[in-house]
Amino acid sequence: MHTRRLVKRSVLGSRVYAPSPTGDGAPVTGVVQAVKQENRDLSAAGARRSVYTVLMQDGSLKEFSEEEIASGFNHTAAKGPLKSSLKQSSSNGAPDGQKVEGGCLSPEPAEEQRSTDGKRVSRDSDTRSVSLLEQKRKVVSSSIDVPHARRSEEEVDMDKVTAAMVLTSLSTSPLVRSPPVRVSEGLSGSWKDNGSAGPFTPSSNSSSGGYWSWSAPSDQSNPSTPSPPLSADSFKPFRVPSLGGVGPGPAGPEDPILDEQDGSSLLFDEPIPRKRKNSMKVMFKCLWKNCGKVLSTAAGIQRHIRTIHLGRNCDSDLSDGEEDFYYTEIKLNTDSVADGLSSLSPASPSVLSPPPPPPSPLPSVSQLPDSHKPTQPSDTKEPHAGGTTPLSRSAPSALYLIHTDHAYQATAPVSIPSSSTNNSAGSASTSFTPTNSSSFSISWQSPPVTFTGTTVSPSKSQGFGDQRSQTIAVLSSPPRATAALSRKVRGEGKKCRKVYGMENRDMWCTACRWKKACQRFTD
DNA sequence: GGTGCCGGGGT
DNA sequence: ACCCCGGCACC
Repeated sequence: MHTRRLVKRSVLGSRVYAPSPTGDGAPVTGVVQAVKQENRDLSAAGARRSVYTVLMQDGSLKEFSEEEIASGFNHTAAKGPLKSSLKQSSSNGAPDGQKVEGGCLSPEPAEEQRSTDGKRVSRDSDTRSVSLLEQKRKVVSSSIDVPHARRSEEEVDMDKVTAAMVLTSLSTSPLVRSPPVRVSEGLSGSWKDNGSAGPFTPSSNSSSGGYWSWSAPSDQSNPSTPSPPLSADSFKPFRVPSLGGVGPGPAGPEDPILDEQDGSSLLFDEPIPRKRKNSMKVMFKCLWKNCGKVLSTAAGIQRHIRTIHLGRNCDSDLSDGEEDFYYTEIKLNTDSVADGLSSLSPASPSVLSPPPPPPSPLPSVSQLPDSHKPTQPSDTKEPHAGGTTPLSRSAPSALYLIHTDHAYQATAPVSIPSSSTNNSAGSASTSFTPTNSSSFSISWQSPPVTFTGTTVSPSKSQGFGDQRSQTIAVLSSPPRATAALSRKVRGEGKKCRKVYGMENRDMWCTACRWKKACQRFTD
């Protein structure tokens, strides 16, 4: 398009000889103001009839056929320049040079330089017949892509432009936004092109067609990345004056909210959560493998993904929209939110909780592990390995939980067996023993280890830590079996109370102090 | 009655 | 989370 314009311009600005209006035969110089063509095919060499509107020296406008003008030229160069220049319109020729060549014949070489710019020439010399010119120009603009036409079109089509931008912004498609630079240049052509508004010469069509294609090229790069910055710059001038706030996300400083959204997620990210805060809460969950992080803001999750998963240092500024693929929006009731959060929190799901949930028939978490044992016939059949498997799995997890928290909770499981009155194995009381000593011991053993390390009870009890581990080891299998259970088979063994007595109540384990199942001397 | 714990409640 | 207590079941 660019080349074409140059060519046309050069043609239009060309100084030509024309038959004297007076008919005296003396050639008169003039500047081509416009070219009308009957035949639409500009580039076609022969078959076209062109009518040239020439601005004469006296300021009048005349229309000449191609032949007439040609006659004014030096015959060798006459038709040549015109035709050649036109021909070259399709190629990337250097018409100016040729034009100058033809111009050399003109009596006023000094003006030749000006003649290279048709616009300037016409304006300079054209004073009297402005109105006429304007009329002519209208014709010209309709048929040819003339530079000056740009202005008027720009104005006229402004609404179209804005409308288009509104649409694009609504679609939130970054694609449309990205090519703004060209838009400004091709403003007249592209939009007009689309519109039914004006008749179009084939040339303009072809060129404009190219323009619309840019939407595709813009895809080539990251859709969102290029768009925000460019669009912000190039669009502002148009959009701001016309419609103000219409714009696509990256409106920039004018709209802090949108700006904050960082382009890619403008429509649904921030605003929604804000609006729904009342009854519903919208969370954003990271879909990245093994992540599952949940954040309350899209910006947050985007940042998270960008920095953590995509490994991008940049702050929230540069989002290429890729993050969008890695998180999802979760709508929750405020109530359920808390639950969801707790369950979703990275720590819980991965390591600890998984085992407990599946068996989950029983209410309280801590009790879960025990529940299995009582239900299973394992009590009677101690040597059985089969029953143990579930236990082994669940037990450890529970234990881990226990360790992290209060050890005394560990006993909680024990309490349950109470329901199962009979378990002769009462062992349950102490814990999982009933099933398989071997497998069980393993799971059971591990806890003691952690115990010693962490020393459940503060500094005081260190000495007991050893005791405890010993006792545990001992108790692990046989003692339990004998132990009674019922309500939770009251721990027969030593308890803090017995060991320390009321006097040293402060030496008790916290559980004992709180009248909870002793965590120190588990039976 | 003493004891071990659970379920609850308060801060 | 920490702490306390009423109350129950067991010994």
